[in-house]
Amino acid sequence: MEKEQLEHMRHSCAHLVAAAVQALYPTAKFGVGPAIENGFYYDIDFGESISENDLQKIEDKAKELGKKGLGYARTEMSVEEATKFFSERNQPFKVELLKDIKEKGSTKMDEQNTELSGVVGKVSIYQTGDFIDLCRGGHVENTKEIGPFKLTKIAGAYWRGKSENPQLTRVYGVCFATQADLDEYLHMMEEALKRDHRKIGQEQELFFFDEMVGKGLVMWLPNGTTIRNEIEKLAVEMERKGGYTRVRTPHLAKEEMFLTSGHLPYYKDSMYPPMVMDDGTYYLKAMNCPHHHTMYNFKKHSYRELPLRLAEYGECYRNELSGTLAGLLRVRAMAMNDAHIYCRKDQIKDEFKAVLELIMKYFKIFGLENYWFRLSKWSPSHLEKYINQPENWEYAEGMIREVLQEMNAPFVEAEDEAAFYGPKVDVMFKSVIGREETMSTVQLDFAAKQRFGLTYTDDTGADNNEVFVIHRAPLSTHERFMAFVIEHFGGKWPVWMAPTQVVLVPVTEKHAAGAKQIEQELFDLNIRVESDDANETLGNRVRKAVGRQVPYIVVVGDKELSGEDWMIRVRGEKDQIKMSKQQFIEKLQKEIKDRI
RNA sequence: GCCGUUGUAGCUCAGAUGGUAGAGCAUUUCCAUGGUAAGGAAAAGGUCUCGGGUUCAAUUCCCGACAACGGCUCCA
Repeated sequence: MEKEQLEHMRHSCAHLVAAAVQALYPTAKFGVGPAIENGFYYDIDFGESISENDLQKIEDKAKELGKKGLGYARTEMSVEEATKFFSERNQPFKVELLKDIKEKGSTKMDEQNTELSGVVGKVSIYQTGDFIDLCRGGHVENTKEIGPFKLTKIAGAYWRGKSENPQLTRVYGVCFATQADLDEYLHMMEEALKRDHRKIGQEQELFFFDEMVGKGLVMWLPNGTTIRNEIEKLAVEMERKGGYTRVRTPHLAKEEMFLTSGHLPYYKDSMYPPMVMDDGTYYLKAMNCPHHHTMYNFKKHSYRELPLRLAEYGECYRNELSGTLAGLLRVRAMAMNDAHIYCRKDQIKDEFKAVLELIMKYFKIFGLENYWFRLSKWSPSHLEKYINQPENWEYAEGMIREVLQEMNAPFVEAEDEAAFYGPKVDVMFKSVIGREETMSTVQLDFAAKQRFGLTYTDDTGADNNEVFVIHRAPLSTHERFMAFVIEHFGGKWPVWMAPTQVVLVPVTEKHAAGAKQIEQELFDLNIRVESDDANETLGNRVRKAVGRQVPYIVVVGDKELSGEDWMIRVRGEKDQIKMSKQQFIEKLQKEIKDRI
C-alpha cells in the first residue's frame, strides 16, 4: 500500500475510534486525531477518568461500527457555519481551531502534521455514522477498507502541546493494511525490547539506579565503566589529533559565574538548588561553558593561539523533570563529551567543518548509520528569544548550511530551534524503541565574548573582542551515548570495548594452574581476560561465557598447555577457529588497536 | 511537573474472593574431574516498595508517598 493511502487509512481509523468513543461517552469533547507512524491517535476530553482497561471496550465498539461499512461523507461549510455547528454540539476544541482558521487562515496545528488546513473561508466536515468531525480530509471511502488495528495505550497530552492548556486523554492505536503487517510490527517491537539498553544494562551488569542515591543518577558498575573508559580513551586520542587540549574543572561554581554566563535567570529551574556557603552561594554546573570561558581568561591570548580548543569530559547536573527521566537517555548527572573552541570569525567555518567531520569519523568507528543532521536556526519573528546580532545569525546559518552541503550530510532545517546565543547543528538518532533523540551537538555562540569579555590581541597589538565560541559534544554524554551503543550493538561489544575480551575455561582442576598462567600472560598484555575454574561442568562454564557475549572463549586442556594449536570459539560463529597461541594474541592486539 | 500503568527473593516471574508466600536462574556448601550452550544434592535468601486507613486479621481492599515504565511538556 502507498504511504499516502496508509496515512488515509490510519487517519480514517482515528475517526472510527472517535465515533466509538462518542457512542460510549456522549459528552466527550474531541481534539485532533492525526495519523502517525504505524498508526494514529486521538486527543479526547472524556469528561471522566479513563484507564487502559477501557480501551478494549472502545476497540470492540469501533470494530463493531467498522463492520457496518460506514462512509466518510464530506460537506463544506463556511467558517461561521462550522463554528455555530460545533458550538451547538459542545465541541470547544473544534471551535477553537475554527477561530484560528478564521484569524490566521490556518492553524498552528498544520505545522505539527495534524489534520486541519485552512482553505480560506471554507472548511470541510466529514461524517462517519453519527460522528461528525472538522477535518481537512484524506480518508478511505468506507470503514470496511480499514485494516486490522489495535488500541495500544493512553497518555495525557496537553491541548495544542502547551502545558498551560487543559490536558486531554490521548488514545494511541496501531493500524496496518494486513494482519501480517500488524503481526510483524508487534513482533518487531518485541525484538526491539530485547535490545533495550536498560535490559542489557541489567543483564550485563553495566549500570543500575538506586532510590537511595536518587533518580536519574547512574551507578556505573565495573563492566559499564570499562566501556565508558574505552569510549573516553577514544575521545582523548581523537581530540589530541584534532588539536584540542584537555582540562579539568570543578563540578560547581558560585552564583556569580552563572549570572555572568546568563544561565541562572533562564535555566534556574533546570539546575539543582543552590548551596549556601560562608563565602557565597554555589550551584552544581549544568553546563561546562562558564568554567571553560573563565579558563580562557586565565591569561591574555595572541591571535596566533587561536583557535584554542579546550576539551573535557565534564560532569554536569540538571534537574530534569522527573517524568522525563528515561534509563540512560535522560539523566540528572551526566559526563559530557564537551569542548569549547575559541576562534576568530574567519576561522569558524573550518572549525565547524572539522567538528562535523570528527562526528562522522566517530560514527564510522562505531558503525552508527541511522542518523541525520538538524540545523536549528533562529526566527526573525521571535527576536526576544535570540541575541540581537542579525548579521551574525545570517552569516553563521548560511555558512553552516554551506558546510553541510559540501559534506553531503543528510540534514533538515528547523526554524526557531536555535539556542539564544547562536545556531546549532544537532545529530539526531532514533532509539531502539523508536524515540527520536539528539546525540551530538555543535553550537555556535556569539554571546560568550560579551558576557565573559573574551578577547585576544590581534596582529596590530590591539585587544579584539571578536572571539567566537563553538560548543561541541560529538559523543553526547557518556550516559546517552552508552544507551545508543548498547542498543546498536545489542550487547555484542566489539573486542576493543568488550568488558571481558577472552574467557579461558580449564577442562579440569589439573588444568586450572595452566589457565591461570595464560591469564596472567594476557593480562600483562592489557587484555581483559578471565579464567573460569569454577566447580562446574565444562559445558556450563562455556555456556555462561557465551551468554555474556564474550568475544572469544578458549577451552584450556592438555593439548593447549602442551603447545598445540588452540581451538577458539568466536562469538556468533558456529565453527571454532584454529590458531597458535601467538597468532591469537596478535589477532587480539590488532583488533583492540584498530578498534574493529 | 501532568496523564496512564506497574512495584512479590540479587535477577526473571508465579500466587491467593483478606488468614504474613512459591518456582527457575544466581549465591553458599557437599558430591561429581567433566574437551565446547544447563551433572547431582542440600542450604540460605522476603517487613510481598514505604506510610496511613478499613478489618478479628492486609502483601491482597481504600487513601497517600516514593520509584520504574509509556506518553505530554521540557531538553542550555
